[in-house]
Amino acid sequence: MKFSRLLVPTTKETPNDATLASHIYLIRGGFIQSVGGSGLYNFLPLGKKVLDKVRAVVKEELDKVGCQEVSLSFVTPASLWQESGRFEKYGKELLRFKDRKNNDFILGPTHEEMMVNLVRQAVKSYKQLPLNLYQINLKFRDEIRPRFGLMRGREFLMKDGYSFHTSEEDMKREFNLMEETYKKIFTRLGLEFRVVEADSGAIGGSGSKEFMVLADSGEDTIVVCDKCEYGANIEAAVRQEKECEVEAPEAVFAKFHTPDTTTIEALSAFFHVDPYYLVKTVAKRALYDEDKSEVVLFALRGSDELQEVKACNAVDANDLVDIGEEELEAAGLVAGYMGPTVVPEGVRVVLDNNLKEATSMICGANEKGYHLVGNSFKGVEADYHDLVAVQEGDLCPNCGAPMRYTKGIEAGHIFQLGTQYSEPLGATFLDVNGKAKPMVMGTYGIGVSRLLAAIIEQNHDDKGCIWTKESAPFDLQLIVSNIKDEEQVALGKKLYKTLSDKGFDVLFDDRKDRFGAKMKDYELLGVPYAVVIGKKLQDGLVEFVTRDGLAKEEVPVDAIVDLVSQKV
RNA sequence: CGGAGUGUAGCGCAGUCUGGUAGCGCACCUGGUUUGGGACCAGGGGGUCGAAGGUUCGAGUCCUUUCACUCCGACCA
Repeated sequence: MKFSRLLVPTTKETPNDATLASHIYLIRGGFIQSVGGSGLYNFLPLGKKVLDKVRAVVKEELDKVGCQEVSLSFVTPASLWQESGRFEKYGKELLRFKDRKNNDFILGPTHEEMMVNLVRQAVKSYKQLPLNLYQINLKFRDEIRPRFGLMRGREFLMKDGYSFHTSEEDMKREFNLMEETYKKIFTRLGLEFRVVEADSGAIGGSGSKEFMVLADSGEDTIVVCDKCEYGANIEAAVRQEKECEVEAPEAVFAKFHTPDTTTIEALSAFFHVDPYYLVKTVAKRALYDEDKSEVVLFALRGSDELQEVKACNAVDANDLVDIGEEELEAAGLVAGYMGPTVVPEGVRVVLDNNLKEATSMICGANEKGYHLVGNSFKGVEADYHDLVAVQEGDLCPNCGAPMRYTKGIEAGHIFQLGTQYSEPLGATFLDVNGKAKPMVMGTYGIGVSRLLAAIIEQNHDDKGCIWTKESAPFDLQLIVSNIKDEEQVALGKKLYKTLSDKGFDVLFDDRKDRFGAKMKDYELLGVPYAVVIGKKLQDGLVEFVTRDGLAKEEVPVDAIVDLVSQKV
């Protein structure tokens, strides 16, 4: 491709809303174009090319292990979503609209319903299973706050795959196969990533794993162990039970006057007791379907932090929201002095697993200015769940080594769904005995357009993009320094033809611009290698540039084709 | 939805307080000079000043309404 013919509107200036490297460089490099803000983007020729390359890698690896590509209609009748119950449940991210006949439709944010519908119509027998179908198509989520360019757009390209099985075991086999396949995909794309345990969120299901591209700008906090393979999203991370070196305070059960002692720190100082022996009680309002809600107290050790997603799952709520002071009062709770042992009617209590068997604990008396000491949870029947947010330094549940936090970009997510959708939607098959059974499902996603952003987040410098081999828009950029120098131009044309004939995808910078402008564009676009034909041509030399690190090597003209063949 | 802010040329902004000919930089077009780090000179094109209504002889500027977008906290590939 000749640069002079290519539509790549590169700019010197940064759009004012772009803060992330990937956002800045994808816009400045003319890969994508913002469509009036609000998380919508056009892909320009270069962006489209990269997108197609990434998509091709995904498709190749999936097809290799027997997945089949389909394409589901983007506009979805709402009736399907009403059948699964998600039409109401999914929330405002689901874009709903009506057609001219006043029928409800949605724009698919994910396609479980559609795929199940496809399969239930076409698959009737165990002989047709297992099946793994996927598509690489647009999705639309009316995000509350789109930002970061392709990282969190409202319209995005996603690969979503769904597998259907006759048994749980077979589904797990496929789940593991997908994990391996995803690893191959991310590895081929040149990404540094980590597979972590995850929360299943709105999709539902049991076991789920996320593929996190490691980058400081990532929106997710993940907990990793350096000694072993363990890694988990903070929302799902677990740890070895914490011990406390400080001895438990000796005390019999009693009520103490504790004025102005409303925080864990103050309480710890007041009693000279380690926070480990205090009960932290967090009140939240849990929201359920049909506008139902209730007040829930989550109790855990004072030395721990509440993990909201775990808490939300513990009560099976759609969401948890903070409670204001008036609302607390109305529920009969005293801010700063709440405790799980003294609870007004209508307030639900959930205890953290770590409180099971805990003794010598201090907690609020639900009375202004009073705490209770010497509480024991030994043998107490209650609603116990894992509620704690794993901290840095907590011990790995596998090997016991200290764990640390790191940041990741969620680029893939695989779920063991079970029969969550097949049952309500009636996707059944006849087994060997002629009995109807719901299909056991798995679902597997990759954020394809987000991957472009992720690749750049992980591979860039202060000058621009550094594409990895499999994602690069071109193999090589051929730069003629001075277009008025006939000798340079002649060599450029010759090399362009030779290298193209050899099968390299070459971007030939034949523009009239000056050397500086061309180099800046080269660095911004981030093609892995460049050959610069410039002044040194008088001495029979050209320059071979490696984008990653910008190392430059002077090479005799007649050796350059071999060098390119060998390196690129 | 909560809080803060911005809408003026393709992009980035000034002008608004104090009403009086629509501006600057980048980009774009023409001609010329330049060609190893985003060049220079000269000339040029491009605007319902987010929208609607109002005040006024006169509104980008003042008033009312409305829409959109951005930024900070809860979602997700």
